[in-house]
Amino acid sequence: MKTIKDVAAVAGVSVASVSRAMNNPSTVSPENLKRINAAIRKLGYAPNKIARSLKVQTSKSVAVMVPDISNPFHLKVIKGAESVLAAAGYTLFIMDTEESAEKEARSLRDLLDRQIDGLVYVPVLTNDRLPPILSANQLPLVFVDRFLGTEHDSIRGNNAAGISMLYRYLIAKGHRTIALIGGPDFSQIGRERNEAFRSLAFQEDGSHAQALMRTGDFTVEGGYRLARELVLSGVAMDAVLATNNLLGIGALKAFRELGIRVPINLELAVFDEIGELVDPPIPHVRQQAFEMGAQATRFLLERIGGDSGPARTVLFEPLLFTPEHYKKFS
Amino acid sequence: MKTIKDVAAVAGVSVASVSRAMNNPSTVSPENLKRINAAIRKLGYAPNKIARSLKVQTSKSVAVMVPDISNPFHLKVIKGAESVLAAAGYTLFIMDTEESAEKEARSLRDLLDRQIDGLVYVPVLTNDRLPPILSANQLPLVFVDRFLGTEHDSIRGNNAAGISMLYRYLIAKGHRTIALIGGPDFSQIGRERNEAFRSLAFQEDGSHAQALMRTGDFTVEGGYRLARELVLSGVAMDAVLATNNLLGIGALKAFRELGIRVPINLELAVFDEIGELVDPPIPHVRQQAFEMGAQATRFLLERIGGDSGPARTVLFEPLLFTPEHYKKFS
DNA sequence: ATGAAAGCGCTAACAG
DNA sequence: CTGTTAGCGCTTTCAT
Repeated sequence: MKTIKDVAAVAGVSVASVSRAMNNPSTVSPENLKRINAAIRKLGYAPNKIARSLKVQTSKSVAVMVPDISNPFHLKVIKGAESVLAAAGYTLFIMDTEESAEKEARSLRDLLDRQIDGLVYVPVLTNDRLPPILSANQLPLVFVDRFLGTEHDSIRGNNAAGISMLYRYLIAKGHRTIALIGGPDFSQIGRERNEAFRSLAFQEDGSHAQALMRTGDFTVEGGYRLARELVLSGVAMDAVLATNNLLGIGALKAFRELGIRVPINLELAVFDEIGELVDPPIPHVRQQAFEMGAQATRFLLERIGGDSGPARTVLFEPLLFTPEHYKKFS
Repeated sequence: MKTIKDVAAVAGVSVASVSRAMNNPSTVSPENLKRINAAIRKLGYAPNKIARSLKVQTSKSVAVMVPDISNPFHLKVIKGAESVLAAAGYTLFIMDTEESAEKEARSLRDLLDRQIDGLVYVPVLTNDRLPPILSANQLPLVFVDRFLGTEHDSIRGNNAAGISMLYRYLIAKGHRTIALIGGPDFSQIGRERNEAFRSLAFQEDGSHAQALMRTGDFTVEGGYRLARELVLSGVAMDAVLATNNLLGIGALKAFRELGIRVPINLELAVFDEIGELVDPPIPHVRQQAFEMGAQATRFLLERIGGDSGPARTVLFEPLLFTPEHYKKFS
């Protein structure tokens, strides 16, 4: 690896001049500039950004940290972040915490050491407050989807509205008894969605609501298990609402396995995308994940740029997709 | 952020002793060790790994670089890498090059600057040789899926075998005229798969083979376009073989749009997974992506550990999944 | 066993 | 406009 010294030697100038030539070309004489650039090209030199950032505390890079990279929602958040970063000349590091708080802490440490400038942050579900590493450092960050009640920008989805859209859709289709397969109440989004359902369902039919709610982890296995439980419990129902894509996938598997035809015998509606190739299509609400990632990143760049205004929250409305029109519904 | 100096001050020793206490505890007196550790805990100090690696040229971190993080194959390669790294105490940086050589070069530069110890590398499709940055540095790396003919370990899938499995499956089902929707011939894997098909098809029916082959980009759009072309060209065919998942997804979309029922009117078989929720299931071969990522990472750790034996290639056999048995087929 | 000091690659005063 | 130098946080001779 060539260093700035090599360039200086070849160009016959001091390292300072080389540094200036790169960061402040106007402050170096045309002749020297020429020779320095020639030397740079000749050696294939590129400055070591880390040595640089050890000094200047900025690195033109940000990270996006998500709990599960194989979840299409998080994937699109990442893609959204990429879309704005590419234009801004930043490098993006993608970290997959696999819903593990320890892994998250380790990754945060590594990112901080590596002088990243900011973080698009979807925290692990079990976090109830900002990880110590983060509170000990003033790293610019913006939350997506989940948030921890701190004074940071946050981009969120309108969970209650999404559940309501799905619920009203099912009711409009004539279903009376709607069951829920939900996520954990200890998590912000799990709770929001469960509660949205609860208030809707009680409104319709208070007596049955309790028996028709099953909650567990936001996982495919969880959805599978809860769906089985629901069916095998023998309760009457004509539709099921799953509050996230993984739960929905698990539920669909369970239904198929149990010989239940969706939507003939039972209708299934899902929060989040479940895959475009499912046939017949499953009614679902889709979060604007890409846009959420992009918006988060725009905010982040503003913060990195020095904006220290009050924390902002933006709420994205989910979009309803139904087999009938497959387009926005409001 | 606390530095080693802060610790030294609190403990009342020199920075050298603090450093030793962390890296070579036996060389520091028990009393001092105690006071230093107390200071570390008190301050919540953690050493800056980058400043460290600026010196020692190692960082306990590796990266996995893939051309498209939303492709399930690459996703599983990443997950496989994660599985072995977690145990080894390494941090993993995930880089998405989005099939762009420029983005790839930039990311490589950043990784190198940040002193990563090694790379699990799925190069961009258009690369025909090792990026200059990589040849200028002796970074340990191992290829997955694609490779560039250099002296590095590489983990590959048996492309010819996969195509053959699919082809033979279709023939066994009684199909006579099989069309191909393939990737670009300029890429290693695109070519391998196309050629495997070509030799099989010519064997069966030399005359029709040419008209029945369509190749383009490994993208959903490509698959969609080629499938349409194929259908609209009016050639007779009773089965289509798509040589990667994206092409398959695009083809499936096109067929559905054109009112062609799969597999009633036309059978579709796909190389790579296309999603487990497609109903009825599409026959496909599945690469052992997770295992490939894991194996690559094991090799990589060996190389990082100093193993300088000759380059190894391991070929993973794809597995055939059919609607009929949905299990391994050989 | 310990500390002073050099140096990893870079930038930013500060002199000249 | 240019070069010398200190220093970012850390490790590692080299003396003591």
